[in-house]
Amino acid sequence: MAMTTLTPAEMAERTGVSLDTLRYYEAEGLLNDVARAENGHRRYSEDDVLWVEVLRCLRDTGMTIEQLRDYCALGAVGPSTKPQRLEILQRHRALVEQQIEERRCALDLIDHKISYYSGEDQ
Amino acid sequence: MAMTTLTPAEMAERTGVSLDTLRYYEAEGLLNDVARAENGHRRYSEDDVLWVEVLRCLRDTGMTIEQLRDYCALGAVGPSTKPQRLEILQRHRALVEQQIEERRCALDLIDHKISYYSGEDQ
DNA sequence: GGTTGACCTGGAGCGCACTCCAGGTTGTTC
DNA sequence: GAACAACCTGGAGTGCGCTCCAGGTCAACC
Repeated sequence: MAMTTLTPAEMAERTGVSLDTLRYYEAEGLLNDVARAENGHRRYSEDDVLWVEVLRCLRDTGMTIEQLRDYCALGAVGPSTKPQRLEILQRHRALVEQQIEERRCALDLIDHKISYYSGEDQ
Repeated sequence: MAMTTLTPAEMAERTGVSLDTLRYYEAEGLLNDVARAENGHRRYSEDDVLWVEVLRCLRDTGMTIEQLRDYCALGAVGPSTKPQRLEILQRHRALVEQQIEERRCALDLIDHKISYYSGEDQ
């Protein structure tokens, strides 16, 4: 069990999240128990990579840092909070579906304007 | 030709955009040639309503104020800028499609986590 | 004619999510 | 052993899109 770890620079490279943002997430409680080398430098695990990818997915679809913090805090408590976490995810899911629908409407409007621009003269 | 106009308060009500934001959009060049009553108060037209709805649609799908300003500025120049405006819309269209795709991926991930939370014990 | 309410202007302030910076430590390289 | 690179911490700064505020005008109502 070689248990590879990543340096901060490697982690940033892998996840596409900047060093500053990784530290910021940790400070905000979104990324807990990050290992340290003897010299105090962070050492990220593959699990950390996966988790940051989840964080980014939720962030990119509009979940706020505060909501993510709540979600993480529940995870830290233990399995007893599964129902609450499930509910957060279900609510967020509904939100994402709403976003898709909103964007579908936007596409209609944009297409309408595009056809106007394409059609008239020339 | 009764040509109804809306007071700022009515406009805010109709569009769901706050008074402050309407003024802000105007100051930023997103909403031009708003009529004024004799006392200097704004009077919005039905066209203004439609245009603000377009602005909101583009804003809500991630177009920045700066890009909207550019788009409006082209419109103000005249019909000669139609190709540029078309291109802006086409680029934005691609972006919105990308957002939809991104959100579809997010749904997959969320569903995956939801089924994990739903499945294990209880 | 005093008060109220809707509006005006210019400019300051705010919340969010980062992003940058100063000053310091540690480990390696010439 | 000097220089450099990678990292550390705490805290300040930034950009965006609003949002709020102070001080003022104007018309209508009691």
